[in-house]
Amino acid sequence: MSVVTRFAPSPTGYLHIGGARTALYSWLHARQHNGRFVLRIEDTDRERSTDEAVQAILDAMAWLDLEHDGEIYYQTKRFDRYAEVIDQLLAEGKAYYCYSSADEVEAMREAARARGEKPKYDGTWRPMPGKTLPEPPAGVDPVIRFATPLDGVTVIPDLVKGDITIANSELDDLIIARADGTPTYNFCVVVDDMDMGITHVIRGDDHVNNTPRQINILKALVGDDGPLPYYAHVPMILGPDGKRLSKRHGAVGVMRYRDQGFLPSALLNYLVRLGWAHGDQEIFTREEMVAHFDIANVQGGASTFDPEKLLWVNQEHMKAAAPEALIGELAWHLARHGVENVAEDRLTAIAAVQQGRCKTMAEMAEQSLFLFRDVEDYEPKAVKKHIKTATPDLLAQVRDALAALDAWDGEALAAAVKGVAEGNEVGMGKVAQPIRIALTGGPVSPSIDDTLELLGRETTLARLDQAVAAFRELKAGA
RNA sequence: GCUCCCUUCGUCUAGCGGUCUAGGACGUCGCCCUCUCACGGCGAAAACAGGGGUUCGAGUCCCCUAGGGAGCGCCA
Repeated sequence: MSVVTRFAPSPTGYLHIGGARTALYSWLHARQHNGRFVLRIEDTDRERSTDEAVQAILDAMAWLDLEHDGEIYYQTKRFDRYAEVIDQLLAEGKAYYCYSSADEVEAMREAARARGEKPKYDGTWRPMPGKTLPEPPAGVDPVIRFATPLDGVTVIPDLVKGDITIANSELDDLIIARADGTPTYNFCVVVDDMDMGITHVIRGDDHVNNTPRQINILKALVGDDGPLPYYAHVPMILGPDGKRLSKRHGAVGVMRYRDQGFLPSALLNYLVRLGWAHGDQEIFTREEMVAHFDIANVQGGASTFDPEKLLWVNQEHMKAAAPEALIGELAWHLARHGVENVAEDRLTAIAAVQQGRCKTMAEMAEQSLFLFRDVEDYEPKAVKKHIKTATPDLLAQVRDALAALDAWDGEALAAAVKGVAEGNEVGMGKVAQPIRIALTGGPVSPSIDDTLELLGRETTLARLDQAVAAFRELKAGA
């Protein structure tokens, strides 16, 4: 049977890191088995679902390049189907109307709790052989409950945790349709997974306790011997303080990681290693993930999100990337600083010299801004440290040596600067740092020859002239 | 409270009964390289939660305890 997995977010906010990981695992599992990966929007909660959230999730999936197959399903468009299945269950006596009010049910739960049991609905309205049901109260819209098997056990075939067995007596008759007639989550999921032919349900392990209920509903639909999907309940991701990462607790949307300059491939790489390993390998390309990932090898326990390691993984991806592969993100980050319409070959050249010296794409953009902006002032700290009395003269010499060059290429530029340093019997540091300050306004830039080459002859000479004048004035005044 | 799940260095993990005086990576701390920032190289500290079994032999299997997590909705 060919593999079908799904990612089923509820559109109540952005896609966060935990959601991204289950999406990734589902996507990987489908891809490595030449199966299908379907996307389903679980929007039955009309109160909390928004179109903006749907779009935010779609945007994040697109940025991560976790492509789904076929149309996107929306549960709100399937209400007819749910109604049909509910009618079937009702007709077969596998579901029933319940007229207990929410308050009454709450009282039952309290009573159960008081007895030291798990809070449950007590089955007042459940038809039983030989039992006489109460008279339905007037003016009450009933909910519909699923008649859960009273005894026996339900076994969850779970790929990450192994078989999980739960006694049916732990379960109560859950509501599958609300008083207003709309179906509920645990029911819709079952119908959808069945209709869509899902073979592997990969989701967060906050769902394990729901699974036996879902399996019982499924069995009511397909029979006890009917096909059951495999489940894979992947553990939660914890924040740095060891607490579960949640929206109100440190979890941020995936797109925030883009803002911070992470590459999608790096984020995915970090996520795939969080809870799973392939020997000692740390860095994976997409292809390698697809080739080696194994849902059955996912760790059973929760793991802690480590921003430091993410940074390192990102750096490794930046270093390993072809410069051309980085220009999309580079352009995006530059644009955030108002630098737009940069030619592709220019971006490529910048990426090539910067990719090995930055941890993030945001940093790369920032460190490259000097190429697009005039130097208006010089960092006081840097000036104090590196601009000495002899500096203006040295810079003037550099300027002349560079101006005399026929070819503006790295080798010649390096030689010219080195020549000035040697001619004056000073270390490279005495020359290179002032050049940096002159050209960028600060003490940090790529190697001097790369910096000069990227900046180009005209701009370099102009900035050198500007700096010589400025520093002479500074030293004269001091 | 009840049910289920989890537990190897600070963190992510390797380990699938003997090759473990427990390996790798991030981070940390030294040293080296160096025109800045990075990179890189070398080295160090750092873990099998505790207790019982099973076995010739346990990080690896079983049980208990402790700790952590999740669920117990007319939310998903």
